[in-house]
Amino acid sequence: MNLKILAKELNLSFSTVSKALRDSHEISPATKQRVLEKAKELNYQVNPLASNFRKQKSKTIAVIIPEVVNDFFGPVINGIESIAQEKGYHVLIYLTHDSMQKELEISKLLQNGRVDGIMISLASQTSNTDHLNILKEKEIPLVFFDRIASEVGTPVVITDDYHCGFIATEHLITNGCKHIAFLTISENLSISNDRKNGYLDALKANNIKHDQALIRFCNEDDMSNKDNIKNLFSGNNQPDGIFASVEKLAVATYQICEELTLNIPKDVKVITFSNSYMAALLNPPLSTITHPAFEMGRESATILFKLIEKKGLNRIPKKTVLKSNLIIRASSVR
Amino acid sequence: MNLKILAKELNLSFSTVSKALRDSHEISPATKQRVLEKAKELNYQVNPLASNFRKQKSKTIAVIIPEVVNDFFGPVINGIESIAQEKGYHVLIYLTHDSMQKELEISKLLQNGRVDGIMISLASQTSNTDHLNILKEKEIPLVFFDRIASEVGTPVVITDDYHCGFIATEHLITNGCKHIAFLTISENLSISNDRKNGYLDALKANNIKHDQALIRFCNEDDMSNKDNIKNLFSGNNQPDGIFASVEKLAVATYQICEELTLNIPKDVKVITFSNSYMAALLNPPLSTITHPAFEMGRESATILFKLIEKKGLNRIPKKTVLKSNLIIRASSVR
DNA sequence: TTTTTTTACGACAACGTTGTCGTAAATACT
DNA sequence: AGTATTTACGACAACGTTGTCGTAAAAAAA
Repeated sequence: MNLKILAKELNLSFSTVSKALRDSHEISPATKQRVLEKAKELNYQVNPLASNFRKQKSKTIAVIIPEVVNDFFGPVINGIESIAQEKGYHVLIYLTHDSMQKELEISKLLQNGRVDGIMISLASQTSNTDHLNILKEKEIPLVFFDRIASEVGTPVVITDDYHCGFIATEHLITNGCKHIAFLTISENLSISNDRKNGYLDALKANNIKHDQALIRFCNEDDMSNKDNIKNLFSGNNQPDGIFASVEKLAVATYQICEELTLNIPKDVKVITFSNSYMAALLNPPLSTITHPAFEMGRESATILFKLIEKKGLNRIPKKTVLKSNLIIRASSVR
Repeated sequence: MNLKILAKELNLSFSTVSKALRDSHEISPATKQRVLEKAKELNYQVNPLASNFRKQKSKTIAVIIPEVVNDFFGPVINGIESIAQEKGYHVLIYLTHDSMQKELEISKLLQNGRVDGIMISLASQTSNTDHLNILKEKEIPLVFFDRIASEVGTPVVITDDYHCGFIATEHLITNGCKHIAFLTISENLSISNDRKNGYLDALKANNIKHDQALIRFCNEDDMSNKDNIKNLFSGNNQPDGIFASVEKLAVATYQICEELTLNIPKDVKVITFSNSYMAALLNPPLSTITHPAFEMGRESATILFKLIEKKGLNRIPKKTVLKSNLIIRASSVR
């Protein structure tokens, strides 16, 4: 089943049929209808592979993210997919597992017209952006969200991580914390650094001198992270507040406190970045900074499609900042 | 940059270059190397759109799922993607949001060679499988996982939902429950029915006559679900055990119990299907039946690729059953 | 040496669509 | 009525790749 067969059935040239199907003004309403009816009758559908090839457009976007097992990236994909579906686009998913090597390989796959645009949230290990610059040079529409590389110069969509880091820290201070630890995951990531700077500036603003020993870099390994956190409480500057930059580190903190029979929030107050709706049900309920994940997906996808369709290019903001919510629960109040 | 340009640079015909790049036996090792070097030098990559079109293969699979904001489908995608990446395939994601209409539209999009294979977990609203039969008739490799339609006759990968329903119910009975409510989400879904049947048979096996009023069908609306659950406790057959077939209903139960100052597990015991790693941290820790989600993704993807590559077709099981884990925590023991 | 086979490459026709261009016929304008 | 324009369609050449077939030259077999 293809255009030629359909055309033969209709006694029309296949170029006429092709135009009729795409509602070209060159074709009379009468023949359009004839063609449409016959197409429906014979269940004709254009061959997307042929069409994509001919037009050198794939009607597909790629989403590159570190992981999908996560209450943040899930809703983001949801938001992206909702826009893509509206626009009639398809969504490819690629996972980097926070590896720069994987991110590199994936970027290479996408250099050659396989997708019409790319959305990416960087791997925590990504320390340089050559592979992304190549994509930019090839003029493939590219949008960063959350974990961005602003050097590349394509639009970015983020939350106000610095501000959140600041107010979360200040919240702990207001609730009596004097020794606040900061748990983070990467030295490369934009979000980690912004959050850390917010934390540091909040300390400074409240005349608390920061202790480098209270800043802990964690990794993928749950066990070593727990050791790292446990180690905090055996130092000579024991924290009375913990600010985790990702949820899993707050969970690890809960487990360590259980182990060390430290009471949250009496002995240690805890606050974290998290998008889990279950945070409210923890024991004690966990204070969170929660991102507008779905909106972030929709917003960045919307920008990507503007780039793809080259519409209103001059009105695309280089940087879009969405507001996160500080949700105070029992884990961080005295 | 394309084959012709590359061929001209090498003073070879473009068909020779094409073959050399694909390591054809028709080409001498010497020219192969020449071609490969030049290709690298000029950074030539095949145009995937042209190649896909010519071969009528997309090197892409589609994953159709109800949602992605979920601790189950996340790891499943992870598993799928890990196999796809090994095989050099790309992964398209489509969300149905549990709507049959959406599922139908998506199926239609995939009827025409856009993908080489499809993995699907049905929408809860899906009540007939015509759209899936069409895919089967078009001989598009198709694998069902978790929420299956066995009528279609393509391979399915599931967990032992009936058995899990049975043992979870029996566990509650063993812990003293006599009035066990079952919270479910759909009358269409294979998993819901299997779980319910396990529940019913466990009651029967323990000489507890089942009360239809204790079986509640819930939906997407959180508020009405809560009302539904709250209503359970105002009936004349108040439950002392709640078996939720999805996590969100267990969470709603927790919230209702808080509201009604019912103690879990003293007044009501709760167990649920859930893949959240945070279940252990709830107040009280929540007993769960946890699926091997990642493995399910890998297993069903592996089967799909056997169908795609037509390898060992006779050794593909029609039905693969993975084992889930019953994890007993404080919420369900006396 | 002659004949057959193999090796290594080139020519070329697809794959199904889209878009440009050409052109009769129909309509509109002097 | 004669000319200009519009309408409605067909012919055809791409798009870049892959795979089939044809064929000189080289190697092997006779």
